[in-house]
Amino acid sequence: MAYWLVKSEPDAFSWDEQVANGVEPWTGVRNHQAKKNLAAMKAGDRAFFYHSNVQRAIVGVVEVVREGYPDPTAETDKWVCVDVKAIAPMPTPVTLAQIKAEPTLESLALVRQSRLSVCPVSAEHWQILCDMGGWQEPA
DNA sequence: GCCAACGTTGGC
DNA sequence: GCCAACGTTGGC
Repeated sequence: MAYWLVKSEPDAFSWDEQVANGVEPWTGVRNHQAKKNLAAMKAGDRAFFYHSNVQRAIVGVVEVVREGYPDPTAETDKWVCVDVKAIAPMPTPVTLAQIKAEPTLESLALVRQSRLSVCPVSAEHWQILCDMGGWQEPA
């Protein structure tokens, strides 16, 4: 299983909406590197749900339930989206400031490439971030 | 609101 | 194919 981090501006699409909707298509990615990451996702992969801009924190965890398919919101079929399902919120949101203050996370793609909206997270980093957020696997 | 990073476009 | 101009994203 692979781990990822997906960003959304809460003004456009927030964690609350993700929770309310349950399963939601992750559309609108128009960046080739982000698209590559989306296309590499497998059903069952986990991803952090990150709020950019106003909050700048990891606020929840989602699971990939449908692997890459053509983005219906795109004019052409060359862009990709996946469906993700809300699992549970982070007990304590992990802020960007905390992430940047943690030396073991300085190689995180989120930190190195702030503009990339879909980035991979290594298993080690996933564990560190879960610990920071007090994440408990739901029963 | 400003600015840095980075992607895209278009002239040559 | 190079590079300057411009647009967009996202942190501060």
